[in-house]
Amino acid sequence: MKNILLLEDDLQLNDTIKQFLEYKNYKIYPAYDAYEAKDILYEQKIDLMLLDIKVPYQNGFDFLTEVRAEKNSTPAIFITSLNSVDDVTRGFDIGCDDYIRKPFALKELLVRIEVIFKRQVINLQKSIDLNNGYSFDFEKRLLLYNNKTLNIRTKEMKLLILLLENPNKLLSYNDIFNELWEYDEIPSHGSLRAYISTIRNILGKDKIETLKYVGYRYVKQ
Amino acid sequence: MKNILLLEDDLQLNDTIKQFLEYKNYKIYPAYDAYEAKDILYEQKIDLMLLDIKVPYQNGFDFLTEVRAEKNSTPAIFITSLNSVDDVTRGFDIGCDDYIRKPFALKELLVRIEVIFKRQVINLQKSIDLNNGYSFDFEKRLLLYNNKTLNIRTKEMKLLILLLENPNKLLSYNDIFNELWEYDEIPSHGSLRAYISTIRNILGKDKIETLKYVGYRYVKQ
DNA sequence: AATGTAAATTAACATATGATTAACACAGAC
DNA sequence: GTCTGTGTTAATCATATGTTAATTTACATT
Repeated sequence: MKNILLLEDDLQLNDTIKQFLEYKNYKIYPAYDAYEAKDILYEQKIDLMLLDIKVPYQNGFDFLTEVRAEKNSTPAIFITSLNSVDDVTRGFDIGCDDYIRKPFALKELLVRIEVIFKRQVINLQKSIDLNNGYSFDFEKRLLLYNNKTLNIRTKEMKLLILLLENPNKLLSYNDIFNELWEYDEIPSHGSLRAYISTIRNILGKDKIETLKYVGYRYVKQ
Repeated sequence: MKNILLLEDDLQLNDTIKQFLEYKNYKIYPAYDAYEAKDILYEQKIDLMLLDIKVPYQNGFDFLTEVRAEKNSTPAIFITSLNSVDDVTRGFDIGCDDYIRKPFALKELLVRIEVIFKRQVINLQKSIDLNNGYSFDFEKRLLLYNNKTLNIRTKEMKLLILLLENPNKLLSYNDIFNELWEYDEIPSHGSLRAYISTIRNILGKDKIETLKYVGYRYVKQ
């Protein structure tokens, strides 16, 4: 569950947004002035800030400026009735991630929040843990051993991916041939045996089951 | 210089945006219908798409849907007079990066474009230290040796930047070809090998890892 | 058009790599 | 026991890649 700091001094609007987003399964920390907001930011693990600009003690621009100066890069959205282009510019210059003008539809706010969270997910690397210190990063095509990259050959890589993507599924020799060898290449059963041997050394012997005459199966759990 | 595809069938508006952004040092490829846009997208290295929705042959939503289906993740901004919240939602669902309502201020468009480009620059540092007295200034695109600028050829420069901007990431031959050679040039594998050789002499031999049959990887740390 | 120049490419050769094969081991079926 | 399918490892060898120099190309200058 994501934690959202909501800085908005209008009690009514603050509550409306809070209820709506809580209904959408976010945890909302409401603040009604800049000091409160700063306290919350220090005390809670905040994933996103929704910031009004005209709030007591310190305006939202200065607030975010300070936060960013402290190397805090938590995503921020300004929600404000200041809607001159210069205000928008200033907002983005300070380092906000989006700028929404009042009045706005709650659903649009939700959409823009979700976009920001989705964006972050994309930047996270997708890698899966294998046993004994090995892990495999699909995106980078890297095999890691205790966080050190390991070289792995193309066909072995393809076979490893094929196996990992089909856990507990029987892969016939033909399935594997079609995946590893191009249409104009001649598949080699001997090579396959050699590759399986190599990969068993990575995944562990018992992780790949042999089905005589038929193929192999990657056994998960 | 960033290349921007502009899909907008209103001739007047298309030209206004084009002139404004060209003044701001972007290269604009104008399209007046979905087919033109698709042609440009295939032929040019596009860094950002500005998409109107109501355009001839195919609407902007369907256009982006198709582009995304082809695993093209070039950032996109919808610029449109469709401004119901559902339209905004649909836009973000398809995978746009921002959604601007008409009428809009050109400066705000610029700000939102710049935010997207800034977001992409993972490497915020302006210059990085390489080993043995070399350093590279991203902003000025200069290679320095003991603080003296060094001459480096354009394609080698592009390759160096590509590598430095994608640390530990596998860059396929095709990735590199697309970056170094224009659409109407024929990439040369031999040249690439020569460039890699040159850059290895700068970065150090072991900084660029070869993945046979696949591509190269700049190894950081 | 002739010349100069820098960059890009090609060429030629050296080196390294990885797909395959070969050789042998082992296990189970008969 | 033999036969057959598979496992394992090392050796082979074609080919991908590395390197440097030579050549071509592109383009500015005279």
